[in-house]
This record gives sequence, C-alpha cells and structure tokens, in this order.
Amino acid sequence: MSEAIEGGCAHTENAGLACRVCSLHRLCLPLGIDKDDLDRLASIVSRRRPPLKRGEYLFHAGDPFKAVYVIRAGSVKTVTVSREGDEHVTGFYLPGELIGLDAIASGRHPCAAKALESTAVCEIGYAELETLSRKIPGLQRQLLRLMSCEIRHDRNMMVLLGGMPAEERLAALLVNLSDRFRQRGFPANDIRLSMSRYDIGSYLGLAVETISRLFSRLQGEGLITVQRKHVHIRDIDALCRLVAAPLSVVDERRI
Amino acid sequence: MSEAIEGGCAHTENAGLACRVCSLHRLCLPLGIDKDDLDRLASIVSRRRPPLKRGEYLFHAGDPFKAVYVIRAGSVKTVTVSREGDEHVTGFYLPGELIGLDAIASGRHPCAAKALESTAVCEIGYAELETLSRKIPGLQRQLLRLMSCEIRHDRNMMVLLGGMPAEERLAALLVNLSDRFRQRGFPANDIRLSMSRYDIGSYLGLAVETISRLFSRLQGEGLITVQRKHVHIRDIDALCRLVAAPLSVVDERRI
DNA sequence: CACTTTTCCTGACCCAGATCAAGATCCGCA
DNA sequence: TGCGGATCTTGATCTGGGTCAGGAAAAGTG
Repeated sequence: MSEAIEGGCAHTENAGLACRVCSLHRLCLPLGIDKDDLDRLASIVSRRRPPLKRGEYLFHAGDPFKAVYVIRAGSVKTVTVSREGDEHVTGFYLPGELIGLDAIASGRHPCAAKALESTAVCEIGYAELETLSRKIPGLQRQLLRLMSCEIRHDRNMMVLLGGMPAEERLAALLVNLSDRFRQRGFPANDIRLSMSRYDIGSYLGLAVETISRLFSRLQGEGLITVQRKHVHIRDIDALCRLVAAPLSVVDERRI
Repeated sequence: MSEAIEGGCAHTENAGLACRVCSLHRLCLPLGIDKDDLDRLASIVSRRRPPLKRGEYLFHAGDPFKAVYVIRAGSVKTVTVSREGDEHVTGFYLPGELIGLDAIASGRHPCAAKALESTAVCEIGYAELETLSRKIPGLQRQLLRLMSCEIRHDRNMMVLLGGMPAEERLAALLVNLSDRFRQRGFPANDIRLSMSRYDIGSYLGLAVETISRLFSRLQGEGLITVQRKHVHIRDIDALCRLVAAPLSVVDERRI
C-alpha cells in the first residue's frame, strides 16, 4: 500500500468526467455503468481536499452517517473502540474500495476510519447515491454487489478467526493483499504494508509478538522475505496451500 | 426457537395480501413500505411448501443464486464447508430474517443453509426483487438497511471472535438471542435453543466441551438455568455486563 | 419396549499462542 | 547528527481453552 498507488486522476478537482477517466472504475461503483450514466454518478461525487495525513480520521465511531467514501489513493483501516479505549481493527481498505456501508442501518458510523498513510478519498452523499441508484440500474446492481461482497468477506473472516491457526491467518491476509494489489495493477509479490504489526495482530485476533514470530517463521521457511514494512512473496503457491483448508476462502478476493 | 414461533400466516398458500397480514412485517422487507406497494411485494414472494424438516437444506454451498429467503417459522443455520468436510457455522436465522444476501456478488451461494427444526420460508426471486426495489423506494431502502445490518453484525462477530474470552462470547450470543426473541414477541428470558452445542461452539469459535462447561459455569453463578435446549435467563443485566467490554456490540440487535 | 445413536457433561492433560521482559531498529524532529 | 519515542524482534514463562477419554442422559428406531 505504498503512496505509489494513485488510483484516480488526482489532478481533476471537480467532478466532471472524473469517474469516466478514473483508473479504478473497474473496481469501484462505476463497474457496469455506461458512459452517459457515469457522468451522472460523477456529479454526486466530491473529491475531498486536501488528502488525509497518516493517522487522521475520515470519520469517528458514532458520527452521523452522511456519506460513503471510496479510497482514491493510500489506505485506511476501520476500527471499533471498546469502552476501555482499546481498538480492534475490523478492516483494511485499498484504492477503489468503499467505506461506510455498515452505517446505513443505524444512521451512525459504528466504527472509525483512520488513514494508514497519506490518503485521498472520494465522498459520495448517501442520500444522493440511494436516489441515483434507483435511476441507474447498473449502479444499483453494483452497490448491492459491493455490499454482498463485504458480507461474504466478513463471513470468511469469521471462519478464519473462529478456527484457523495463527500461521494460516497471516498467510490468508498476505495472499489476499497480494491479490488486491494485483487487481490494482501492482506487482502481486512485492507488498508494502501500510499498517503496523499491531494493526495486523488486532485484525487477525493475534498478539503483536505472534505476528513478528510468524513473519520470521515464514521467512525461515523461504515463503517470503520481510524487511520491516516490505514483504516480498517468494512462493505464493505454498502460501495459498497454507490457507487452502477452507475451500470457500481460497477463491475470494478480499479475505 | 421453538416450533411455536410461527411468524407468517401459514394458511395462505398463494401470495395475495400475504405480506400485509404477516406478523413479521416490522422485522422483514415490508418495513417502511405502504399498503399498496406491500401487495406488489407479496406478488413476487412465494411460500415454499412443504416446510423443511430438521436437517434439510434450503440450499447448498455452490448452488446457483436464484432467490433470497425469509424464515417464516422455525430456524436455520448457515455453514461453510471446508475441503476436509468439516462445517463451520456462520449464522443462525430466526423468523423475519433474510438469508442469501452473501450470494449476490458471485451468483453462487458461498455457504449452505440447513434447517435446525421444522422450518417454513418465503422465497423471493432475486431478479424480481432487484427490479421491484427500483420501483419502490421503501423496499430499496429496507433491502440496503438489512444488508448493512448484516455487515455490522458480522463486524461485531469479528471483534468477538478476534479477542473476547469464551465466557463473553457465549454471554453475547445469549443476550443477542434473548433480544431477537423479544422482538418477535416471545419471552426474552426463556430461550429454546434449536441448535446443538456443537453448532454453538462452531459459531463462537469454541470447542463443544467449552460450551458445556460455560453453560454449567453460568448456571453455577446464578445467571442462567440450563436444561438441555432450554435456557432460562435469570440475570440479564449481569449477562450484559459480561459482554459490556466492546461498547459497540452492546446496543446491537443481532450479534 | 429394549437397543442403538446422538448429544451432552465432566475430568485430566496438553499446547498454541498470550503475556512478560529486554533489546534492537527505525523514524521524526530539533 | 544525534536524541527520544515508537515500532519491531526474540526469548522465557504462563494459561485459556483445546483435545482426549469416559460416562450419562435424551432421542430415535424397530
């Protein structure tokens, strides 16, 4: 998740044909919408300026729900905060991915979204999105698809967290990130982690120390090479084989 | 989840004003739709006959996705099946709850749905639902709300499975079931579990033996009384306090 | 009804991963 | 360029819950 991942055309300030020329359109809401309608979509999208700096919040837990957001460049984690104040990471988001869908039901964001690095986002007012998706069938379909994807992903995480051993969890995350990197046109075997070991541990339900040890172990076994935030995948097949246990998880894009 | 939970009007065979007179309409898709549109919704709903018997499948993992289902009476679990053949329970569904939303994205059901007891369902063709929800804003809104709810619920489960100790997990499930029972007009402190200890363990990421021990322990502490499938909640507040750690989980309806 | 099968409970033991502790390395900043 | 606080790594120890084993109670079944 290096800063090099620059999805949209960051130079365009206003909407215009923003979505039409955005390199992420095959991953994002525009998928399956024809040219004319794309501009209608673009008209309700606003490009938030300036980009979030590392550590800044896109929204906090409990904030009223006004809009969903798409990462244009950079990356974000979502976290729930317990009463005692300790965070639990519930997701990592890359360019083209939609954040905030879990807030529709209650009208408030149940979790916070925090930038893991310098991050640019598109903001889409939800009221407008709902209205427009009634008029553009392709948009409605894609919105539902993305939400369904989110559900399936979270189910897979539940299976992972509910039963799989530590090594398999980390392997699953790496395979998944690798996949999502490739989809975004980046080398699938050179991953720059924008999140800390602590974040990874929290996400996978493991202690930071365990994450460190696992990285060392996987490196020792020759599957990866780790240098701090930079992970080079040397044997993706072996990594996949580690994950292979739950069939349904294997062919998923997002874990 | 006794057979006593009879939500809809099981006597009506065809659609007609089915949704309009269904006692579950406040929990199900009809919420927020006016009278006239309700009948339009009912026209795409079919009441599957006969009801599923305990252990029968509503659909299998990998089945092509044609329709979503609403439980009318009884209960269902969803399970993913690993290559080795062992099941992992990903959800329990009560009357009024929608099953199959995780299949929209891929066009195939990623998990199977299995009746926990004698269970009646409404079947709603997805193509028709998508089309109709474009015409009835209230339906579109409720469909999105239900999916959002599902996402939020799964996030909470991830937090639960990722970090909370065994006792807290079980307490969370009990509180949640109690809540959902109340919503359906049943006593909140007399729960009849339709699922086995094994199912509960799988769902919570714990061994069957641990579930047994926890039931005994909670009973020993005077919080509940357990007799096989029947759980009587004696101190709901204490149970909630056990769960209280993650603030965001507390006020959820479904865990 | 007995007789099998399934489900559930409880105790004894063990292990994956948490926790505790101590360095090492990196990074932001003056 | 060097200082101070994160962040990361590695080792030693501990423990919650898994696994194994055996028996009891239900629930089917002929």
